[in-house]
Amino acid sequence: MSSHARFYDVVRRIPRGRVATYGGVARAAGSPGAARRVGYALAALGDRDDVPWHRVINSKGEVSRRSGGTGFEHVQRALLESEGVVFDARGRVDLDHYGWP
DNA sequence: CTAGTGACTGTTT
DNA sequence: AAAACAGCCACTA
Repeated sequence: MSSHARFYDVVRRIPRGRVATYGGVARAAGSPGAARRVGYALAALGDRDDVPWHRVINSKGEVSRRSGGTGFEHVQRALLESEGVVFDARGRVDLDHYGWP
């Protein structure tokens, strides 16, 4: 089993309508400070529907940008709004309210 | 083995 | 407030 599976498992536990930070996922997976590996793991994930990768955002409460500039942030924002997450005028999420402990 | 890179974070300008 | 810097570690060439 790859260490990535551990991160995927944590992301799967994020309840619908909530979001988690990369650092938070890394910490919950038992590897604090491994935020970069979480991002790498999700990037390597590809098209899997069983992992709600759109619920994982950065510490600023904003959606991170992928290499290649694919305009992916708009898609992720739409997916989160579809689950009841509200973005503010700056395109950010209130982690104090929607952040998953 | 070394070097470069990245869905990040926290501190300092 | 936003931008720049440094630290971090797995993966690829």
